Amino acid sequence: MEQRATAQCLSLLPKLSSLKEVKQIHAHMIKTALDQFPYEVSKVVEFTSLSVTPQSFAYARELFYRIQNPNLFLYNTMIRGCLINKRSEEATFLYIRMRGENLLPNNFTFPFVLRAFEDKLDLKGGKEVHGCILRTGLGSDLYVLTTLLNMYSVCGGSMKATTKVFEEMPLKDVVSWNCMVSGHVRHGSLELARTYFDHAPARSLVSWNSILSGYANSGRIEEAERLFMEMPKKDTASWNSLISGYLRIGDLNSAERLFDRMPARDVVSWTAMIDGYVKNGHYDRSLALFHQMQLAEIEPSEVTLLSVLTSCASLGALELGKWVHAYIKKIGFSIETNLGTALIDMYAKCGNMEKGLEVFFNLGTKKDVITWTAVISGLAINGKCREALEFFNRMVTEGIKPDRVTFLGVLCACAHAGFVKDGFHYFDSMNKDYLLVPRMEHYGCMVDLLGRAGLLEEAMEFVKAMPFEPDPVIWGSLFGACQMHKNLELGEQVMERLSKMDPWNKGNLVTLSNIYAATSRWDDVAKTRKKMKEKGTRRTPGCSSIEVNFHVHEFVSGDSSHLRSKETYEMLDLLAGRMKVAGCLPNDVLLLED
DNA sequence: GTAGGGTTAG
Repeated sequence: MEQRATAQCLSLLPKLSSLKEVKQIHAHMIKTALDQFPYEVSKVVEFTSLSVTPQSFAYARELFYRIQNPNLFLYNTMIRGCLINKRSEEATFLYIRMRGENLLPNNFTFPFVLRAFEDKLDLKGGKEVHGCILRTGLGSDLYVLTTLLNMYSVCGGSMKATTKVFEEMPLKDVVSWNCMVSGHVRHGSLELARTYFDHAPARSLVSWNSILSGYANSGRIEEAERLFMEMPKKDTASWNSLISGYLRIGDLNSAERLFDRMPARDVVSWTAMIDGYVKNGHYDRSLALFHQMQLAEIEPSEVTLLSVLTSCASLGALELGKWVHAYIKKIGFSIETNLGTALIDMYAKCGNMEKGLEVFFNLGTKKDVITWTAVISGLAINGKCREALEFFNRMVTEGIKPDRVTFLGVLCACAHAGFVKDGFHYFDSMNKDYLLVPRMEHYGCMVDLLGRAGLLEEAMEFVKAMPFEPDPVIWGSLFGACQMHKNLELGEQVMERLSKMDPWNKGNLVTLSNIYAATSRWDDVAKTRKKMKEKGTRRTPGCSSIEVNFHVHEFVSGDSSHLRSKETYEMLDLLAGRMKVAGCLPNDVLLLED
């Protein structure tokens, strides 16, 4: 009687699916000792682990780990629950545990565990599952094989294994064909993807979207447009793909037009636009759109917040950045590696390194190379170069391998602090200890390092000995050093190169004129100015911004457009006067130039 | 379909 009543209650659960109700029924089961019955327990686990709220998942886990010898069904539901709740680490752990307990996985287990290994980009794990599939004789299950295809196409370095599985499939459906299309798109072989797309006996919306995003993301916007027009059906993802295609090539107008015209916008559409503004340097517009998004009551995702934080970092919008930090806590996103790193970077670029370090230490073990690099670069740009190098050493001690960007931070720290010897030590260490071949940008740091230290001859020799043809940035570094150390002779040589390589750069003639001014060559200053006029070179006006009450105010030099510009200039005069009294003189070189 | 760290000068 009791048993039947409980079973009836349980059958209602998917419709109710409230954690409170599940708990009530479970309490009842405990009272009647029914939770000894694996079937009932498994139901509870199933319903709660299917639920996507973190609370009910936590409840399901608690139940699951109390069960002594979970059966196959329990493992399956729990693995699926882990996957839905984005705990692929735990899903694979459970799979390994169930294999250890000699439970044979079935066709229900494989797709989920394959997706878990796919999430972790764990090809080795995925291969083990493949072997197990063959041993269990499920090597012809269409659903299992399709997930296997996807795992290989995501985790594999090439499409070799994927193609092999595909070709050996006794039966192929739309999804398997699409795996081949999206796999080749992922590996950047658009032509192959197109071949599979064209040869597929049937195409789903997903296939259309895969190939569309392939064209959009590789800048082949005309082909993407054509596909978009040809599509028999479109969903929000199709619109989003084309929008991000426009954003990628910097065509903001077309992206905006599409964004305004699309029938339904979701979080991804908003996020793509916001991030598109960020990537194209329109930070102010990205924040304005974020504001609009909130007025439209669209909940931002973690990805949205990552973009917004990047925007805050670039603008130095500390207050808004702090607001985002508080907002993350409020809506209950846990601060893991990505958000943590973005927060650290934001605090560092806004000049509040203490806060950045606080976030860093709160991350515990959830730190990766990118997180460490954000801290190292952050310390370097905040003038804490010793600390930056100390963090680098700690990172290595903790077994995290630095990558090429980490070394940019390290070399930047050395350059800013004048640590010439350390700079060369780390530069050599790249190849010797980490098999990283220094790129142009690393050489750029070294030229900057030598140049700032006043070792201009050495810097020039270093440039000549480089394995690449120096780019304008390299010469620009050297040129800046010539200005800093008032070296006219080398400066003129560098200018000659720069005028050939980068004739339209507005800054170079300005720097040249500064060098002349610094060495009292007034005739040449005048000549350079004349040349600037002839070429139509105008200095890009210096621009700064300040954030008050979440509004970013931008100022251009000589600007009087702001409502409170008069007060601002009065305050500036006052501050300049005080600085003079305090013995701070403005940089004479810059004064002469304007 | 959107995604965190980056070399010069200004």
